[in-house]
Amino acid sequence: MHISTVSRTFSAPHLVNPETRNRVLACAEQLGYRPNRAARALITGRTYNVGLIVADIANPFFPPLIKAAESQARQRDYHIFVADSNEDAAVEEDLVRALAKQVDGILLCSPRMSNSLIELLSREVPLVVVNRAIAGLPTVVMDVAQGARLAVEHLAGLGHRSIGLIAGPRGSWTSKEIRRSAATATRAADAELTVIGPNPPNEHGGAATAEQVLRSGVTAVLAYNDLMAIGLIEGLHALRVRVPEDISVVGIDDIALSRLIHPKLTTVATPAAAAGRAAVDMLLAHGDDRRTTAHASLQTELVIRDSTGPGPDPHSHADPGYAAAAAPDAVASYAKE
Amino acid sequence: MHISTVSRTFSAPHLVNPETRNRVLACAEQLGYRPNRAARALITGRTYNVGLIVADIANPFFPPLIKAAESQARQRDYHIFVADSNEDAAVEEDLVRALAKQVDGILLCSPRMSNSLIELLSREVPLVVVNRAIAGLPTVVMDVAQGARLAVEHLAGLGHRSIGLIAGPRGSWTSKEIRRSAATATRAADAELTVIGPNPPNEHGGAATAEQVLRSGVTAVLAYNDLMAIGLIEGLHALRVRVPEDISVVGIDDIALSRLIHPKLTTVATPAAAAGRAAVDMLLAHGDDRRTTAHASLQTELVIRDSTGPGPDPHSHADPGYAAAAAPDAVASYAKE
DNA sequence: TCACCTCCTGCAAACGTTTGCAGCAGAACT
DNA sequence: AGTTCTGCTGCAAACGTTTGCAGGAGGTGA
Repeated sequence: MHISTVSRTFSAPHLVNPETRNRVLACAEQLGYRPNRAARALITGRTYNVGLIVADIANPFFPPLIKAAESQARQRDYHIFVADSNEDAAVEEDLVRALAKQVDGILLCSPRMSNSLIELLSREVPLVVVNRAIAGLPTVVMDVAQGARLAVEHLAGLGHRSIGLIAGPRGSWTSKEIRRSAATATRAADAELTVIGPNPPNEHGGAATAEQVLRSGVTAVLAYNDLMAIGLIEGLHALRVRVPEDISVVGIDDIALSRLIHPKLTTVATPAAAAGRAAVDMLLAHGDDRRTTAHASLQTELVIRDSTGPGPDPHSHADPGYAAAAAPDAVASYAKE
Repeated sequence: MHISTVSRTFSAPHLVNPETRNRVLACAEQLGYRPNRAARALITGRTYNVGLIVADIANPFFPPLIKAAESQARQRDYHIFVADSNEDAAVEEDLVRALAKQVDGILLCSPRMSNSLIELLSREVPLVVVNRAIAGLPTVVMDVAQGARLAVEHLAGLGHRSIGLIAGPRGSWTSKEIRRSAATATRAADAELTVIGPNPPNEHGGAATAEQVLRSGVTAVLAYNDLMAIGLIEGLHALRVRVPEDISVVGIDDIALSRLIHPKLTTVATPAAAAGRAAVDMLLAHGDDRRTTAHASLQTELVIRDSTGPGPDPHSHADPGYAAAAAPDAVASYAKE
């Protein structure tokens, strides 16, 4: 029984006599033999692994995306290696390079690198970019522009005329996109937009803007993501500002957490799981013909909960009176359920 | 210039003449050459990768552990591959096997497999087990027994005599440990323990137990983790039960979220980041002498916040009166800050 | 009987590195 | 001058697979 027969038993079973095959399998079972994927990869060039690089694994936006990608990959006998870039472009580049030869392709989620660097890297290893539009590469994006527009229209409809935007981190395409769309939408609604940022895209980043938001005089805020929106609400609470009575807050992402806090967060739902699946499909689809570039843009949707309320009464110009705020605000939102 | 010289330039630079080395590096730079880690691994047997398998990447307990492990590994030029077992023992086994030959070792976090299977797998690839004590293997555990004891003593000190325990998933060592310790501590405090479970270890699992908790008549509850505690609080709210006025709730883990909800969660802080670092150290320490078995047990700590309050008045045997609950409870906790 | 075909198996090269060994040049010692 | 040592480089085997090619056994049709 030659090694090549063993090899074929595992990689091309139809080429070997059923009887021989069984003997091989029995033997393998007994010896605990399993083909060495690294050695296989060396000659075939296919590792059956895909890399998945995210900016921050602690951001609850990513886990559903990761899980969806994982299960999609598993169906095709692929495994996913997740890595966390810590919101750092340099680490990101290092990770891509390290992963390059051990995977068949990489899913780059919310990259912080420059477009040109990404294009450069894409010549070393197949890349699918998530949450960023780049012309020459396969990409999966959420239609956050639509989401931001819906959010602004919702706020304008409630009577808000001065709206704040808590921007995300500097390198983020999504943040730019939201800003662009929110600016257009506010103008159309005859309202005014105040941009605050850039900020780190987590609850601390959100909380840190509370004072600035208050000073700016806006009556409603759209945040780059839910985590920042939640942080902001915390920060505002600490300043004795009520949400949504004094200021309305809208997030983006619809993470699980946004339903667990009070007031429950009004937010733009982004289909993270669908994005994970789409990205894997895109990467594995054109197995060999590299230079295919697909683009997917996924629908977003406004989920109205309890963190948004009517804007200021247009007839009264009274002091909002934060100091006097002692009403049992949270109870109000419990009562709503 | 021979390939072996190139090889040495990268893997043992001191063996090659500085001048030659520079020529090689210049050439490599120009050609965009990078050593193929898979091929290197084939012959050296070292991949400079480590695997990290978690039960559920969406559980906020894990990300800090993962991030700590990642940064610790990066310092030693290792990369971490994260995989999610979906709380499924079979997937877990499959992942270990798939990873086995592509990594130098695996960190098994909160495994759901049986001890015997884990021992079996540890003969194929170096394993460090986190959140489970197994005699023959290197392990990192949190001292949840101590944490559970502190929690029960805290509740007993507040006057609670009937305490509930929301158990975790079936295969979990931590859950057994908490149960054991809580039972001892309640007995010592002359109180009574009601165990509810097993349950899925997420917010839905917690919320699903709300009715059962209420029926059981306990006045305080210790949950297997924060996510379940938070879910339970939600579930109780929906039933018009106030926390902590009617029922006190304690979680375990101290995830970031536990500070963002109202009432802020009293919980047992487990040092997840330290565990991640310790596990990586343990795996990489005895690089070659396999059969070393270290055991680390990390201190836990009770963090008292707003979800626990005094037990029922021992003199009155009145109906707790859930229906009448309309007090501005959350405001009380805002005021505390 | 011969030619041909199908099914299966063995052979050997190849993938991209690492590494023990040997060899060579020059320096340093005796 | 002879010996030994040091510093560097080349050679070739090895890691564990895959795969094109060749060949043998047995069947089928002429």
